[in-house]
Amino acid sequence: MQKDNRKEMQDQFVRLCKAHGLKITPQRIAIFMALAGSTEHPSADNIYRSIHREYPHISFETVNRTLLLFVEKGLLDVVESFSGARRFDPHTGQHHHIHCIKCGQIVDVFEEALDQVAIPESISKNYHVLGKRVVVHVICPACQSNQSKIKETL
Amino acid sequence: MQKDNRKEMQDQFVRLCKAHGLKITPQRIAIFMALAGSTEHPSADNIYRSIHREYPHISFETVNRTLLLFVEKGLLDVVESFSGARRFDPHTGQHHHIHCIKCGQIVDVFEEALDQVAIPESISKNYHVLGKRVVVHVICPACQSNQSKIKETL
DNA sequence: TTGACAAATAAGAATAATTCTCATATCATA
DNA sequence: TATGATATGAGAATTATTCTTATTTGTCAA
Repeated sequence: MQKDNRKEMQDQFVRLCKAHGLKITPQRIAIFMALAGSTEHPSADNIYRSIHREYPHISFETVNRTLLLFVEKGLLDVVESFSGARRFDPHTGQHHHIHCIKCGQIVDVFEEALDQVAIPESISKNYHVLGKRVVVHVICPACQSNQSKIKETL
Repeated sequence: MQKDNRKEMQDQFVRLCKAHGLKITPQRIAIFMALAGSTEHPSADNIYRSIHREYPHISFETVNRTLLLFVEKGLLDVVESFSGARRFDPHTGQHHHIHCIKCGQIVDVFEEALDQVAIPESISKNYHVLGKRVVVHVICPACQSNQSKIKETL
């Protein structure tokens, strides 16, 4: 996220809060802004640590509670994951994910072709569908080369 | 899973253990068989409880450790999830999932059309791809009607 | 069949992740 | 700017996962 956009994002946040009847507090602004430009799908703890530098008095509990509130209001999404702490995604629109099953890294994928995947009628007939996502399971290049290194040393 | 298949499944399990150099213990058989026919993607605790009736002396730690071992050996998969405890899937082949974002229920989807989703070259070029899955986010019928009930009482 | 050994188990404790409770502080608006 | 509803922070409680270690068990070779 470019610096030029940050004021715009914050204004957007203020509008969203008002629309949902949420009070605007410094903590909430900090939490939203910490996540706003990120693409690494951080955990509550990740976000707490990154904010803590500037707001040493903020509590983890506030960060976590606020993240869950934002999810409830649709400002953020929870990301599907295979282990570890719950992770958050500021990008609530249609997109897809690459998961490294070794290190847990999650990379966004914006591909028109994947957006076009049709949900079978057998599903849409029986469920209220909110969205869909293609999840690609990989071993990322870094983990791949780590594995090779391990093998070399055996 | 039909009763007729259970012996067959257990034989299959014995073969898999031998292939991976794993010892065959009553606990491991119980754990594998508890999961073998299931479609509800249970957590370690779910499995522990279901086994515990017949094996009151089995420890949670053994169940959990064994499940992770089976995942490592490819006998089981860990399922992507949005919250709560890690969940397991005995079906390691290509298939897809419906997630209810309210209650966490996960339903298997076997649809040829979804299997055909092509992984973009931009991904396969840069990553060692292990697999893919279409994840459909829904509110299941039960949660849908619960929500309606809640609204009625407001 | 048995003995040896490597592997697996179980109990308990440690660590990590999440949620709850409640007293205090703060935001929004009248 | 006073008020009331809401948000925060501290601490504790719960839930989930992993580690440690002594004991037990399965496997294989003799």
